[in-house]
Amino acid sequence: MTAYIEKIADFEGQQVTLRGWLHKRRSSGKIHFLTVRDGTGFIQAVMSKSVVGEEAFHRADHLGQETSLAVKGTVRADKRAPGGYEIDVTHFSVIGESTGYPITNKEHGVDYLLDRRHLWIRAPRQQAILRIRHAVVDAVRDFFNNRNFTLADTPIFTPAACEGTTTLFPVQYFDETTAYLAQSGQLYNEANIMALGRVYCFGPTFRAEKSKTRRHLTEFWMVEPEMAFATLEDAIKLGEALVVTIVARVLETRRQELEMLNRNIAALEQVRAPFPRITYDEAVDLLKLKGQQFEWGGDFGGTDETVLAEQFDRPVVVHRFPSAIKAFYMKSDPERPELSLSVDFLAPEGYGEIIGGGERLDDLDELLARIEKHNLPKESFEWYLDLRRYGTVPHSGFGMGIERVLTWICGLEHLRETIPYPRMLYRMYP
RNA sequence: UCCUCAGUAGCUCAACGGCAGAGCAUCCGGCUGUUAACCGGAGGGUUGUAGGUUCGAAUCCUACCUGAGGAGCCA
Repeated sequence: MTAYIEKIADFEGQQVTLRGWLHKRRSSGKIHFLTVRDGTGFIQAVMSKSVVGEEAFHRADHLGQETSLAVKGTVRADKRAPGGYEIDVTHFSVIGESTGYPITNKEHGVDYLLDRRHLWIRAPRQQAILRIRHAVVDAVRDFFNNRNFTLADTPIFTPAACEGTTTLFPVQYFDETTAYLAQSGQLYNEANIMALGRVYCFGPTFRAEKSKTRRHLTEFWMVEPEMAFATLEDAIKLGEALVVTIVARVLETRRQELEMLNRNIAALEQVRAPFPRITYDEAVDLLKLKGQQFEWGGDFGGTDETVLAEQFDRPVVVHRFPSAIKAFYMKSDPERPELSLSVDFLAPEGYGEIIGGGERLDDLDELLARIEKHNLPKESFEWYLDLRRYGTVPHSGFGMGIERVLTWICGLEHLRETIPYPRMLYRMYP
């Protein structure tokens, strides 16, 4: 009977075969302890010389870390075992040898590990993070699907800047044309809602900023919902519900992984609606009160975000930023035209911005004026202007960076561990 | 792009102007309850590269290369 470690409790007392990789080996002369992993978990296989015989016992003397093998034996409950169960081995066979595996169970530097990311992901801690990533992605999809949002994919090759400010990756597109890798699906989302009402896109986005910090990747995953007939308030409510749903799902399905990462679970359990809300004005006052050098009108730096977020035990919603520091498509606040109907969600414990969005400018003339003011090429935006010509509606949405959310939920130092193969300023291998 | 820091054995680090070392990994030997296993032994080096100062440089100076952290910008 072939079994998986995840479900090993169902096989107590039975003879099973496990197929996996050797994670660790210890020996005491007449007994080998083999920690085996199979992609679903880890278990200790106990091999006694008196049971398997001299010949088989000596074949196991020199098994290298990460040797792939099949182990046959009886499942036994044991209080001493980390997972509660062990296997008493009767037979084993090597499937693929492994000698000199470069990632030992001791310490390694970041550079060394990132150069061997294709092997590093086999480590227990990395497996835990990637499983939590799956839970987050799954929760995001369920969340929108259950609320009648339609997944509408937006292009990766785009003709020009979506927002005009950030740097784009140029790609040669056949002979004469340059395409750019998408940095946001938002403008296309705005077109899609005029067809489908409520949509989301969820895919990789690319930023050619030469950012060299623990909060940046050049390729990252973003989910972007957009809603027709929706206000800033609707976008805030949606973002709040989304974050609450994600955290609850991870707590429900991946608690063991959080524990293995030594995450403070009590802190995550605080993440319930409603989230505290402050205006940009209030945030500026708060920063000054906390001794930060900050002038009204500027954007928050990394330290500013940390100081703000530290004041709350759950994500804080900051809204109504000055129009000057937000994208050209943000709608102005009718009560204070110098402000935009924009919102950022800042994660607690100093993890920074995880959501950015707001209500979009829906008036044709105002949008034309903005495009001119920002020196954007009007021809490129004709299709976008059409959305205001043919039945414009108030609409809102936001973008949420998956890796930043994960970094926060997992309590990590750096977001590079939250994606299988991180792409950074000076790193594209493997 | 700018600022700061770091490159020494396969890995993680020590030696900070005077003999280049330890732990782990590897190999050999021992051990029937280990779980960062333990005990004994062995092999393993152009100290990132190029130049300079000095009787003498891993150590001090200059340039370059590689990487990390931060700033700006952003999710």
